[in-house]
Amino acid sequence: MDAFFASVEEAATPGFSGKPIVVGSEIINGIGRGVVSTANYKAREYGIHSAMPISFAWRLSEEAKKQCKEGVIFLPVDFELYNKASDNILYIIKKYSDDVEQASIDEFYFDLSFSGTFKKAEAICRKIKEEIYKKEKITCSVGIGPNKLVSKIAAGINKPNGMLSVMEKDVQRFLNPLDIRELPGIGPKTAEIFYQKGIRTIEDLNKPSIEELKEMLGKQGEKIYYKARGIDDDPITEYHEIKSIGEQTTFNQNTLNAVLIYDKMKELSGNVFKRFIESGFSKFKTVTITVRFADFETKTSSKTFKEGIDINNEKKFEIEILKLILPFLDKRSNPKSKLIRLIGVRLEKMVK
DNA sequence: TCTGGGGTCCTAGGACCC
DNA sequence: TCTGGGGTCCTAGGACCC
Repeated sequence: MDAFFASVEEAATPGFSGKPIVVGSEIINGIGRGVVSTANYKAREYGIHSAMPISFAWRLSEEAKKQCKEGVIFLPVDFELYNKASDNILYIIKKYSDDVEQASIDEFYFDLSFSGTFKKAEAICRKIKEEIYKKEKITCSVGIGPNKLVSKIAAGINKPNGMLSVMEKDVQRFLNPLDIRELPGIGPKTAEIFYQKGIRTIEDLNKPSIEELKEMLGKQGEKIYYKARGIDDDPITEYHEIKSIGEQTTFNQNTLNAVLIYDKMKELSGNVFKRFIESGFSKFKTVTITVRFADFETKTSSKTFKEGIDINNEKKFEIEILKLILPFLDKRSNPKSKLIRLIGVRLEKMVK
């Protein structure tokens, strides 16, 4: 979907149509500690984009107002609303393909090989786009390719409201001129390593041997070798078993107040435990807490229980979590008494 | 500018076992 | 005296994705 959260908001409220919209963390009078989740295309004209600190987005909006441009509408994230839209879209796609994978709240892979040709697949995708627009009033971008990797990259090319088909024989020609950042799995760190070596495009990325890439980046290097050639045999998987459940929160103000931290920890663990019970698993073995300090240094601490913790043992879970946080509140793990910015709780190694 | 929250996957060192 | 090889599990940290 294009600018999904913002598009759903725009569709849900008549007065929002055509206005610059930013969905993200809470911000009041320019004060807020989070980031932008999604900016619609109108807001992007102001220089606002995803992952930008929301306070900066606010400042950009103020600047724009001084130049007599329209003020930006700031909205909190409303997952319930977006999940509903997401479900509706999944339902529409399922009418056209039996093999649909929901990759995230706003991304879907589906198999159209039954259609026989790319032309026919395109026709189906046009219908899907129309139906989504008709029912949800939002646009999406579609990529059609010989595998998930190529289709995903193709979908990103003509955003928003785009559609691009890349046939097997054209894959390398399509990929070659693209920046290496277009390859899923190459983030800022990996890209910088390649840029330093003068590797900027996927064509450049085709030059090193698999051994050289493996030497540089281990297993990831091997994966990149194949991705740079458009090779991908990842199947469309309808159902993914969840592997962990967690929750984290950033304090409005950095703190070392033990009572405040304890209470928040209990709240997080209560929420996480509830979701664990709802998940249908019967036990989990590992508990992890996260502590982020004011300087952004982030530590984790975890403990694994041979016998696991079951659904009747919420108290044990809470106590183990409090035990894990304890060292961070005194000089043992926090010798400089650095203030804490964020805490988090996660459980993993779940058993049916 | 000042950096969310939900996740997945990988790596590396150390403990431990045979 | 100076030490194997293979495997698994635990812990901590980091990159990445949406």
